[in-house]
Amino acid sequence: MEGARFARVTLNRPDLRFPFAENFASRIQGAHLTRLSRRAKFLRADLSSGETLYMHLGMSGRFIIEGGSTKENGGLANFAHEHAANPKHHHVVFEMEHPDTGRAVITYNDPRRFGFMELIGESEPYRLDHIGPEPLGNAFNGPVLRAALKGKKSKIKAALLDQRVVAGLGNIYVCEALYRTGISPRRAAGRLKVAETDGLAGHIKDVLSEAIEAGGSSLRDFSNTDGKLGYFQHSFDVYGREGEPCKSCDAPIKRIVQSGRSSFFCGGCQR
DNA sequence: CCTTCTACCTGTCAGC
DNA sequence: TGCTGACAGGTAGAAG
Repeated sequence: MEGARFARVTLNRPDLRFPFAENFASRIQGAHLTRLSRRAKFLRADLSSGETLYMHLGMSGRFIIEGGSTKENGGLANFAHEHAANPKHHHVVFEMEHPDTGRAVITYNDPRRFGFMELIGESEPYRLDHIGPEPLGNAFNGPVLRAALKGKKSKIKAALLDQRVVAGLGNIYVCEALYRTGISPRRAAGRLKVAETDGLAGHIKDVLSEAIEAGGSSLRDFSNTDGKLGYFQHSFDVYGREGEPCKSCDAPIKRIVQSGRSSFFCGGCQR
């Protein structure tokens, strides 16, 4: 999409998780996408109009890409989708025009509509302004995590889901990282030892890296842009494994509810 | 400010 | 077989 022009933007409904901004389509139409990047779980598209388009996939959002073929990408125009998207959930259509790769149609499909798109002006504040460091970057490590958790009375499970502590961690990967570090999700966040915050930071990086390498985690109807399913879900040690024996100590994996979310953990290994 | 709780939505699946 | 209800997730905003 970088370098391409939004030839046409079509909205098939007035809202996703939130209502679309006023004149959403016409404000994007005609602009060029100058840079596409990511922060936390948000996709960020800088537009030549000066505005920034933020896109979040929520739970079940996906982009379907048609066209945009080049010799370099082997003419990847249309994929054999492993998991076809139901057209009734095609909510936004971007018709793109690129000087090198030609026309492409990017369709946003989202059955549960937990995703959203927002248009933000150049110097307008945005909700990402105060979130924590990217977990895979150099700005995130044991000491940084320790400082962010200092004095926190909330449980470590809730703290790691708090995007101000570290960006982009969700329920699954928090469960897995805590298991690998041997820390109970019920521990007070501010009371972890230095070795524990160091270990936790490292395991967070490991879990995320491995999950990305595996193409992500697919639960039920989830898939990525080329319709392929990720397969990291087969590597979960604790998530979704209530009652199964811990692979390390054989104790049954437990499930409790914290902040309205399931926490899976081993009562034997995680203290 | 900090922390906790609930709403939002629909496909899937367990249980009747 | 067909139906009902619980459940899953990320984020915002209300409530405490």
